[in-house]
Amino acid sequence: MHKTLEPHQLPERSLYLFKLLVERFIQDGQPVGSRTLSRDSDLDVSPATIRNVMADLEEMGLLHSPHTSSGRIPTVRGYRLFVDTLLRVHNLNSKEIAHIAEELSQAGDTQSLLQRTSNMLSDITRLAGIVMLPRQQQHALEHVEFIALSENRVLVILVINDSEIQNRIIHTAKNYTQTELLEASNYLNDMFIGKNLTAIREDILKELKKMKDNVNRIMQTAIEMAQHAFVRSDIRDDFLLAGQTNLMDVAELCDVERLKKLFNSFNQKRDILHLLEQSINANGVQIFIGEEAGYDVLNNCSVVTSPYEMDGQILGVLGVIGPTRMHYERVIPIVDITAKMLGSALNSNN
Amino acid sequence: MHKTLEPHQLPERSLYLFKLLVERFIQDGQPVGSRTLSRDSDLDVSPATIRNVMADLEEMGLLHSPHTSSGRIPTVRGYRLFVDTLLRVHNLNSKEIAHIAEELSQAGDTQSLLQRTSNMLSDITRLAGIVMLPRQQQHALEHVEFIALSENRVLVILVINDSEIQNRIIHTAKNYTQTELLEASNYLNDMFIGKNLTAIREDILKELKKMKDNVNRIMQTAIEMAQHAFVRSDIRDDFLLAGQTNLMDVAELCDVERLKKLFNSFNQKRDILHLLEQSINANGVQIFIGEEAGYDVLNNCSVVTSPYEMDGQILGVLGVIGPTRMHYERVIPIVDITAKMLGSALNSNN
DNA sequence: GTTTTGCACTCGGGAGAGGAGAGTGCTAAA
DNA sequence: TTTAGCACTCTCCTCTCCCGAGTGCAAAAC
Repeated sequence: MHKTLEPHQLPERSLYLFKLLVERFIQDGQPVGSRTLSRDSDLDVSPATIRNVMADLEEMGLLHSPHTSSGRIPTVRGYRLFVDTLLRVHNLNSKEIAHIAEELSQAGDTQSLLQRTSNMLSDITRLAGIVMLPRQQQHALEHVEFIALSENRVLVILVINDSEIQNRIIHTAKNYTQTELLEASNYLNDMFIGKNLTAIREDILKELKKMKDNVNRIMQTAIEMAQHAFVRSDIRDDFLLAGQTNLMDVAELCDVERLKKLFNSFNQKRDILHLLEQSINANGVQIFIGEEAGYDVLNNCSVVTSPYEMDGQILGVLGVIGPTRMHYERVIPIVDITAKMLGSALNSNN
Repeated sequence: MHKTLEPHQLPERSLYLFKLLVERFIQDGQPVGSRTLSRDSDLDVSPATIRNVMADLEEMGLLHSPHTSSGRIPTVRGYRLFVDTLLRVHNLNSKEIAHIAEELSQAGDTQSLLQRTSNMLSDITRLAGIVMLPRQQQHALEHVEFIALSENRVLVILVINDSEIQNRIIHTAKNYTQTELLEASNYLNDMFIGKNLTAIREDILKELKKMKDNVNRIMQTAIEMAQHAFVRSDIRDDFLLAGQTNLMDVAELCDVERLKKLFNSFNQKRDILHLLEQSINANGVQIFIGEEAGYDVLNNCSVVTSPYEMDGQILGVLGVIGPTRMHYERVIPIVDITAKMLGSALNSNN
């Protein structure tokens, strides 16, 4: 009989060797054997001893050998232990921080700032960078403007939340004059600034019922406009991805079938969005390792994410996608800092 | 001594066999041997005869064998001959046309129409679809609107060419009230509708010089606005690409290194844009085969393009990227029709 | 009890041999 | 001009063999 050891009960030496092994494997991607590890460690122990330790670690599900006679590689559970308790995160040096700041300061509008962030993440990590676009739970109307185009079409410009602008073209039943539209927009601007778009629409429709046909021209216009313009804007569930091609260098993923599946799921966006959303309420950096994420396409991949916020309110999530065998100690602080700096860039941009 | 034959001097039988060979190769991607060809052809000739013909064709640079004892495959020059003079293009059947029409009719705004077009192209060809965004040589002002945001920032909305909307935020020297801005926009709308943006800016600045400090408040505001708002808008040199992952199935390209280069050049956009621009003034469908295009990354790739136009004016280029070994007889009419239908969709959208 | 040594065993990967198959070019005959 | 015959070439697949790296286990050493 034998008792099952839990990781935290492991003797220090085993943990040390485990850490060494993971680091070594992350370094060069080859299964690590007892001989190698014995040379690498400061411990003065023979390969055989290390083999015993490794056998224990394997039994606990932290290691695994691809085949009988090869070294060990970390399992997902192993990576988890490594990341959670053994990893010592480097702080970025000032040059790197300056570089990130530099990149983010070149911002134009919000959209291009986010794009830039994504590019930057992929550049400095040599992995794929991802930035989820802010999901606006509430669209507080700041300003609305209508412009008559030709043939019953009206251009609606919505300024919401002080910085975001949305254009949409709506097709109306009758052909409004610019003056009518101006009156309507004045009315709406006067009455509803600061309110939520969908709330406004409901209010207006309620009003309509109450007043029946007893409405003046301005109201009539306003009502039709609101009906069309303030529909629940398709929540722009989207993200910006950069550096996908970096993943093509990664040995673990470099067969075409796998890559294709991965890229397809990037295009479909659904799964990735789900994943990102899981970490929107996380406190700081979160790491999904391989199958943990629950999406087959992400086997052998890790995703390091962090929410970013503005004015203390979480706007979205950004991060990096790479192989499980990635340099966490570098990637984690990069994602962390980037999220923070993006937040302040958004603040100053606003 | 031997005389060099030019393709058009080739005996009919040789051309027939050549065509057959290319079709066969496009079909299944294997080098085609004399035996196969002899079976395929209605001609009652032996493989040996065909070998002689093939030898001629090879000498002319139309064919090439990967190694001594394999069948022949077409060279770039061979494809060129095939495409230019031998290919008989299928007409699309009504069902396919209906499908394309259906796709394009689901349009929202222009941007999403173009995106949809790109997706559709990639879907029905199983290759990569590409749509170059309209390059607006002239921006005729249709309407301008200013909205005061906080802290010296003004949101400018430009409607140009009747359908395109541009937003930009400008930072102004002083803090304008909404009334001032309204006056200025009224003034600009009254005076300059239909004129080119840069022309307007120049006019305004000329005016400024003439009048010196003898200007009223409205003009002053208008001048500052115009100065900032009508700067030459960054020509959006860009394209929409879809279905890149389709290329990962293509045997010819399916080593990771090649694919990576290709995808990178998609991201860089420069080369691809150059290529597309070459065909912006072409009359109808144009085909670039392999090295012809002059870009290494496009070796083994063909690009089939067609300009699309609105109101008789060429707006951009769309097309398909795939392996040289593609079903031209299908792809060409698809690209052709799509360009035309996109044109009319843009018309009706406007 | 822990560590080491020694040893048999396993597995992947590379090198080499061999053979099948497809296709060629050339020559000579039809 | 076309065909048949034939020797030749080259790829690709399979089979085998062997090396090296690494393992697990048992017995010896510390």
